[in-house]
Amino acid sequence: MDETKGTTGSGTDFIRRQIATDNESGRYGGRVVTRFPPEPNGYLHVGHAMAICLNFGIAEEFGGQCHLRYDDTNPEKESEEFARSMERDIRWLGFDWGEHLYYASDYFERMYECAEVLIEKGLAYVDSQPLEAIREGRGTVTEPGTASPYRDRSVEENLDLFRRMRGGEFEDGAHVLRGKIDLASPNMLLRDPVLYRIRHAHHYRQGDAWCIYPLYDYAHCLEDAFEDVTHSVCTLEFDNNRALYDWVLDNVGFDEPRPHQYEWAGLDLENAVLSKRAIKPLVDAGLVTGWDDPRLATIAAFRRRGVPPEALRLLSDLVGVSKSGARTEEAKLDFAVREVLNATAPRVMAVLDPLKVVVTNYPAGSGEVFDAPYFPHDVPGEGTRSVPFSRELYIERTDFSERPPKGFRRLVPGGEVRLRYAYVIRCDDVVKDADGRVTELRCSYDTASSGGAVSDGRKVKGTVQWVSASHALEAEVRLFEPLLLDSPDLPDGAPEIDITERVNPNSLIVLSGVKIEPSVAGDDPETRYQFERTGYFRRDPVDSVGDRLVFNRIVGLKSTYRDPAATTGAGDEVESDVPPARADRPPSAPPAPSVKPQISDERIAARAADPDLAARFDRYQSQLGLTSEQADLLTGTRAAGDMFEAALTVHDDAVALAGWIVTEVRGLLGDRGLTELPFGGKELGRLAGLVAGGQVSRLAAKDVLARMAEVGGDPAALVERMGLSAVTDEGALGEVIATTLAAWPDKVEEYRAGKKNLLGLFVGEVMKATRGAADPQAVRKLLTQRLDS
RNA sequence: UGCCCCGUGGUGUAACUGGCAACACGUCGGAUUCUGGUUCCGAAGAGUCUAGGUUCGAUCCCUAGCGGGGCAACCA
Repeated sequence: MDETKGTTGSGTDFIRRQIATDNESGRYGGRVVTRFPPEPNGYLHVGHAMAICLNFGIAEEFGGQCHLRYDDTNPEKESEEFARSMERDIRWLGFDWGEHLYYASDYFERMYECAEVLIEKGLAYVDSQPLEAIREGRGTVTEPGTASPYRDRSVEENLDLFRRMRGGEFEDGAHVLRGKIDLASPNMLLRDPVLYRIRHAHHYRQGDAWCIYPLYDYAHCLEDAFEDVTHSVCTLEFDNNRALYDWVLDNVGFDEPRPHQYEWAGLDLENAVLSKRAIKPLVDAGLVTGWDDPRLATIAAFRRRGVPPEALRLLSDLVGVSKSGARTEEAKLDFAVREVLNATAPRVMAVLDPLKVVVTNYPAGSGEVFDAPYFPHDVPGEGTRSVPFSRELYIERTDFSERPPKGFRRLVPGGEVRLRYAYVIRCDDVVKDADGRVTELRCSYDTASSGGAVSDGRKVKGTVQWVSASHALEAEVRLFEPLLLDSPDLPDGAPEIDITERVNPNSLIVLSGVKIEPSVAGDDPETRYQFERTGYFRRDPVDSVGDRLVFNRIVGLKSTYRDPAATTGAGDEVESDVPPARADRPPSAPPAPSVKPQISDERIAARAADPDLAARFDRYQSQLGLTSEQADLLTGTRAAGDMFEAALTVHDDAVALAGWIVTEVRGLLGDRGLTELPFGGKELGRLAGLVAGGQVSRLAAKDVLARMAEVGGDPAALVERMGLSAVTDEGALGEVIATTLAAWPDKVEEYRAGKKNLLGLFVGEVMKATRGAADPQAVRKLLTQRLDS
């Protein structure tokens, strides 16, 4: 299973780690059930593709299952057509939900029953306020909400009203069902969220069976629970919704093990246009040809363009899973596409911008056929095709230069170039039209170079692709550039630029009159080719019909050649001896030293309210020698100070005790309060005493403390039971050190060569070997002695 | 502004219980090459947002701050 982890880094992501943890603890009895839950209201895009790869990928890796579920709870936006397109997209990506295809709308009855449970528990009520009033009553982020006058309706009344809502007695908006949670919650979603609304609308699957519809936060968790989903993965923006997810499940009565929600960042791909909001106006304005326009980032567009599904799966691995919303460079997608295509795409020759070449010493009217392999020697594919050669050919206009820049390796007047798989030719003459534009090259071929091999051993550095003029197929080729121009930085408050104004006029480049070798005529139209030296292409499935050949460029080939003229026009590239200034980081980032003492307002307020705390704060500093920070942290609450005082009764090193409480104990707390710990100040004091007395090392003491935080107990007994008594005997230590160093011979070498921070590694290993019982300072001393001698 | 999430090379992610800052993309060299592709080899590039603290030792624990993002629909 480790092999499937992906290629980014050696670790695994937090979601898979969570699942592994759950499997170990037996939380779900080893079951792993994920789901991909789109609303069928549009087309899927690369972002969805990543979610699909994640959820289905996890299911595959853990031997679980992934459900495809349509979250079709909003009758106004959904359609069967969208649902079918999504299935097609998911299959295309290579995933299969088997029998696990579900519709949220099939659960309406069960959801309704759950709502009655909530009402009966007094946890939901029918609110008859208009929408605006509900909104207002929710308060603002800084002020709590106010209760609806209907909030305290009786269970009976609520039940009656809710049933009549379902019965269709009321108009849209007349009532809603709300959860009764907390109008003052800092999480706005918990301020009595709307669970059901009345909507007399036709649902694409349920027809008119329902006129009340559940809202996302209520419905989604139930859908997961009904399907016994274990790990419900969604994107970051649902983070705040998790509390509500849990509230609904807990109160409806889904006990553990029940589904839990986890959020990850999803994909934000550079230059990708994917949201419905963005695409719709572009389609409407005719600026793109449809939802599958290859410049878009919908899955349909990728498919039409020719991107192989494996590339998207690879991208998913490359991007990884995290909680930091970050942008993926387009180069990463390009890499994934090339990586897949390099290994699979047959090579073929095409000339995008043809320049005629007449081979003057090749007899007119005759010709021959070369047998050319589809794959180069270093790619495992097999097969060949016939490539006809004749007196008149086309080569790429950019493969000839009258005044070649330095480093130019193609045809020049009087120079030689190899026609791939055919002959070496020499340019004898350049024919131009009245405007001085090159119209034809007159060349002669080396008759001894058939197949491209040079007999006399001279070097021909350039090889170019070519197509026989009389045999060539004519095609249209489409190249794609980013669809949108960068939006300029707008001053705050300026209206946003309409997306239709940002369309890059050169986002679609149509090349007509492209010459392609005839072999492609008989190929499967789905074939993805590499046009040698130019890129990866595939026939456009929509427009390449009948005799008409239309190719889309999927992605260009990577190129390390840069035409110097194209960049600066200054001819040879001059190596600048002054490195360009790093423009992205302002050199003088304001350091702004923190003048403010590190004391929180909250604790100051606590002391102002409680004179005892204030007194302690002063005494700790003046009499016990604590820093203001330590004193502050110990006097923000009663509990901290009490623990400290209690500890002081058994051990008198105030500074050390403060350190233990301020950093170590607080670090173990998690969500717990100080008073919820199964040990008190006295135990902590005794532990500190053991450390001070040398009976146990500080490191081992931390393990003891961790155990105390879990189950409590007497420190001395724990030290004994855990076998952590300090090892101070230098002989015993010396032995451990010797074995450690013997186990890391190469690291020892590196250390001696100067990588001094490896000392930490050795110390760590020795500490590990003694299970933290050794005295690290002694270890360090012995280690340096031995290593430096 | 209230709450929540997140800060590690140019980019995306790793770093086990606190102990070698790693991998990939990109960039730049070199070798190979009948594709300026591929493959191979190599290099540069971060000392982990900042400032304090705890520790023998901090990317990791504590504190204060800074920065970025999200939420605040009878959408999902």
